[in-house]
Amino acid sequence: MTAIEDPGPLRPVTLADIAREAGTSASTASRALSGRGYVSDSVRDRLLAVADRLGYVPNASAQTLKQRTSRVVGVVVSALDNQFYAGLAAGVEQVLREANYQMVLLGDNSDAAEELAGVRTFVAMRTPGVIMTPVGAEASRLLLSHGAAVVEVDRRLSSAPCDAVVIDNERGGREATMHLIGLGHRRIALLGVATEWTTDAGRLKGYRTALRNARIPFDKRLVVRIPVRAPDTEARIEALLDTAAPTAVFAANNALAEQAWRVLRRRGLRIPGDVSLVGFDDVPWMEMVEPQITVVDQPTIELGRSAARLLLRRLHGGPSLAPEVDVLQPRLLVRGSTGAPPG
Amino acid sequence: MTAIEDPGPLRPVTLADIAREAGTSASTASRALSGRGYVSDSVRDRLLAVADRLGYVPNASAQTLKQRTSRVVGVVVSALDNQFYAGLAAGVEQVLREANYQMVLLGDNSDAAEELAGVRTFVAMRTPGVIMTPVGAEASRLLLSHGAAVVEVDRRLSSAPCDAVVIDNERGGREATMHLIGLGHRRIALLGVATEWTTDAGRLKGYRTALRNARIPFDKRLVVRIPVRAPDTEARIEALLDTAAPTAVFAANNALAEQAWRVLRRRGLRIPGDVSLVGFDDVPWMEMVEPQITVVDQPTIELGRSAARLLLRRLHGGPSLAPEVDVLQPRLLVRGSTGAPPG
DNA sequence: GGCCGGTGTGGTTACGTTCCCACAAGCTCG
DNA sequence: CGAGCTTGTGGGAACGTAACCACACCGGCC
Repeated sequence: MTAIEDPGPLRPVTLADIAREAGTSASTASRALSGRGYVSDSVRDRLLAVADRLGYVPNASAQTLKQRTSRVVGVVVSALDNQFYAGLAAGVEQVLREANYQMVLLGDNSDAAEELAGVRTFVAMRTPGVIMTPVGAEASRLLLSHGAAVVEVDRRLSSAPCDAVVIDNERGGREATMHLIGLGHRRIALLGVATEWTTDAGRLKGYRTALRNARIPFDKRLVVRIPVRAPDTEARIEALLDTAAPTAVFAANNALAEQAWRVLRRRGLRIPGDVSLVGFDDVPWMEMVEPQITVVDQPTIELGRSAARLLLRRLHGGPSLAPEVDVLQPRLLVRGSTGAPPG
Repeated sequence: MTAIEDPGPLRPVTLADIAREAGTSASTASRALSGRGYVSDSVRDRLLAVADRLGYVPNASAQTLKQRTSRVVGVVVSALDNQFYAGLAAGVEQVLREANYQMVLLGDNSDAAEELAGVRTFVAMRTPGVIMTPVGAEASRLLLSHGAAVVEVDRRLSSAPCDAVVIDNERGGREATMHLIGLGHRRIALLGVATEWTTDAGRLKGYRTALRNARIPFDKRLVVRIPVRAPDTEARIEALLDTAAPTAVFAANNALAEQAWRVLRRRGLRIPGDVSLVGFDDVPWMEMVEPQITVVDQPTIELGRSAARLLLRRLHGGPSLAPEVDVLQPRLLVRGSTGAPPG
């Protein structure tokens, strides 16, 4: 063994390097840099200086391995490119950052298999908790069985009890429908998603409640539920217009509202002259188009922030805490896309 | 020591558990489950069955610690909620997923300090590579000095040579400006970002080239460069309209195009009757508003995909590979927001 | 018949960190 | 004046995995 060593940046600098350079033991270096345990001020300063000089960055894997938990939380949303989920993730990140946690963001394209694969890597990472917009039941089961905390956001799905933050979808659906009824509509179409998600179920329920209160019979031909990412979404909307002749369309999410808007425009139908349109979840284009779109606005960012807060509370409180479900309130923004029915 | 052990799911199952249960050594179990090295078929099957039954998930921290590298790559973009960056991230994820890599996504709000903090945790994770839309020079320096591969995407910044994928901003800027000149405009405003980013520099350069070719003198009052996330962006655009009286506005990114559009509309200015508008980077609202917005379209998803491919190539090829810079071509989409100048 | 190469397995070590324990000095206080 | 505390430090054992090495067996081949 010669004294020749590779001086290059290839070998990362470790705690042992710092300790040797500062003339202490690795234990002391660890205490100084992690801030846990006794270290005299002079020794601490010396160690910090050396660490800074050598550009020391702790090895997160070693830390996680030793501490059996990490400071990254997983976030899995349905679609990275949907404004709603983007806003949700942004809210989560804000709160997590303040609490000095890291966010790992994953998209699952609303596919249960992709979701499960993503969640599996979170388990592999020994992530202490995961925030998700659930699509399949298996994912949260897997997480829970491995001792990870789960917060469901936007929709609820888990059979096991866990924290969640949702909005009052039923109220949102009811208010949107009542608004249309108040304008004189009786043939109101509902455009929803063909899933078991609580979001759509709630909005549909609100829709039915509003109809019942107004003594308007429920017509199932007016309700179209379209599978996520269906290639023929627009054709289905066309078919709805052809067969059910609604005077108003209530689109239960921002993507469907956009598709409906495009179909209406392509057909040359006037909004709201021929057909009124109400969306759910306000996104920028809705107040840029003419007329502006009446919409049930939901507190997207706050949804993410609440979810993150719930997770942090759980991480500190442990599994004995009773599950908490926060319900946030949506708000109907009446704009120009809704008016009296034709005739 | 009694025989009583905690049977709960709290203690995660390890390779040693699998080995014990299957009656082999940990070495053999490792080989069977990782697929590297000799294992007889019968033993492998037995181990896989046991692993499946016990719900074994490998500890990623232990793996990265041992292997000194991980299969997650870091991605840091300026703004999670901007469609452009979202699309970019989506492209990156597509390619990474196929190659069985994991993406960790981070937003830095175009803030050099936040970027550096994020990058530091990537270093801590021993991430083999990072894809970023750079905002400060320190971040890539830190990564490179720790042996991580860096791919810059959308803009170039690093002083050190590294892989990058950008679009031909100069050409995009030139074509947009030429289009306006061809319609008869001579007072063309440029709305850009007050940074040293190559994106804006390129677009500005293309703008000037087009003017020079057309023998139109450059008027610096027509060029406004607004700091990222400036609270008074709209006021600055108003000021531009007041003092420079342009007949056309070329907004160098989608956010500025949106702001410009809002200001023009609020002022009651007709597009393109009073002022023409060209954007850079096509986003959905641009073809939903009336008139639709003429725009320099860039291959956003492909930008992300290329960046991911470049990173994978680098991870396999090592540091001796010559840096590669891919340049993708933008495309001018002429729509309704541009027309002849008034008068 | 000894040697070699392929096949299959287990023991051991190291990755970088944290944390428990031991220990030592300098106090105070009964 | 020694027991018990506080302050400070170092030794060493984990955490769970992968890789290196040793070894053992079996066939064929010179």
